[in-house]
Amino acid sequence: MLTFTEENYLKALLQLQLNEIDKEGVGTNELANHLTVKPATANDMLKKLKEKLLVDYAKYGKIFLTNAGKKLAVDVLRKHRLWETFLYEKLEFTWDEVHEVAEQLEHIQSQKLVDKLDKLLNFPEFDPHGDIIPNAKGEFKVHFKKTLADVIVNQSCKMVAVKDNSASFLQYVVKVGLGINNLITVISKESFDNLIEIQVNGIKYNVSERFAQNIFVVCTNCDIGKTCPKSKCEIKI
Amino acid sequence: MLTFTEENYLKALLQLQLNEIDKEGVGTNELANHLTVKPATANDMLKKLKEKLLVDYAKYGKIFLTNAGKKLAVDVLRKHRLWETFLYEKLEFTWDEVHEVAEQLEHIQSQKLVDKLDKLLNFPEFDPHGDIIPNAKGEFKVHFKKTLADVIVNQSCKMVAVKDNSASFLQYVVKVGLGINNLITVISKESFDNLIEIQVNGIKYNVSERFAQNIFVVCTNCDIGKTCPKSKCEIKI
DNA sequence: TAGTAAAGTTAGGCTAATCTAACAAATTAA
DNA sequence: TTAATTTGTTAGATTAGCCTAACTTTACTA
Repeated sequence: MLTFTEENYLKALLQLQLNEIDKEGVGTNELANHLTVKPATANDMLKKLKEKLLVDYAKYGKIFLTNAGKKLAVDVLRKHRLWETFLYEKLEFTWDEVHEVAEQLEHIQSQKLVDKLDKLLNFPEFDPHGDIIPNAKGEFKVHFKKTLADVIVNQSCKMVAVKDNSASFLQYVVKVGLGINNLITVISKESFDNLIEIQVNGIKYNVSERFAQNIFVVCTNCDIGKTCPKSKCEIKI
Repeated sequence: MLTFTEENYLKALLQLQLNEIDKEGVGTNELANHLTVKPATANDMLKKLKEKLLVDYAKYGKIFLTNAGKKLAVDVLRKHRLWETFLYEKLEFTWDEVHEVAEQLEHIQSQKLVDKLDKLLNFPEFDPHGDIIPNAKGEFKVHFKKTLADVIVNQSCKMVAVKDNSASFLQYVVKVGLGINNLITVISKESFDNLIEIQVNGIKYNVSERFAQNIFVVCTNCDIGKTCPKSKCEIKI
């Protein structure tokens, strides 16, 4: 049985791992930063998790989840996203409110609870932020992590998820008029200040590059080498 | 903000307080026993809670919740019972399964979550064990804690709750054929071995005194001094 | 009422998770 | 290729929650 904290470390490692396509691996500082603890603290925990065979790494080297660690991490992620969906679908929470509470709920230990929740929600595939929910076996597709910032001019794409789940960012997204499944066309990019002009539902907006980097999209007519430089917009893991 | 452990101590104090009619007050050993920790541990925590003005007691004296402590304890109890009701009503849990999971869920911090859960359940008055759920203001009636063991021969009563919420006891209750709201008549009491003969739905059973002490009842035609020695079967606090 | 038993307290120690400060290794840049 | 910067590690301290063992106070009872 893991502590809440151990679960959080495993989940963080999984998320960092998933968020980097060109993953050379996750480092101690990066992990510490993600969890808002000091590197020394993360280091202590990593030792413990290595001892328990949930992560593996060489001294001064990159950190990887073992299969056992990944399994546990995926389970926490599944619970997190199921709870988010529950709060959104059944309890009238808005998409910027669900994350904080799900951070707590994800640690509840009860297989029956998770199964029944899944059933109550009719086995949802995506959470309110557009992130995929691993199924009961822990399987899930990963979207190729292309962001709005990567889309080339004149190309259209569909917004599928957000990278930053913080309430403040999500509220900003709503304010700009964006939402999951919106069709976005990139009209132009301004090299002077990196502003990106987009069109959504016939209305044009200018968004910053930083903003665009936090919007995940799948491009229309996905084509490796043309619209997508590295791989197709959806891959299975 | 309280830790889970602090919340558990406060809740335990409230429950012990409520479970004793002739309450001379709760002691350290009793509290420790209830929480399955050692008296020394409970003592440490009591010091901390006194420091925080949530409990009050004199050295070697009985322990009492302050108003602030009671408010917090009632809130935990409310959440516990709302979650039990949710699991029972919405997620197909049986009454012997809900307690364990609610022990975890009761510590989730989110006022909105509690309010919405209450609404989803249509503001229930009682949990699956027949215990009253404090309302949003923290108000609740307390049943006079009369048990089946207190009921005199030939008197009828209605089962309203159980004292012991453990899965094993609850399964036994079901096996005997009893449930919340059943009408029970005490047929006879055997002084030799303290067995109590009861009749439920026309069927007679013999139950032990220890069993009967864990079944809360309200007597029919409640009458102080006759059917109820100390007070009426319902009091408001 | 004195002596024993029960209840409550104190002292000292352990583990988990965190920190700061100092140090070591690896990477980057001059 | 050396120096500077970044990244990672170690040592030592702190807090919460628990323990055992020893002690004190209160309550019971013979």
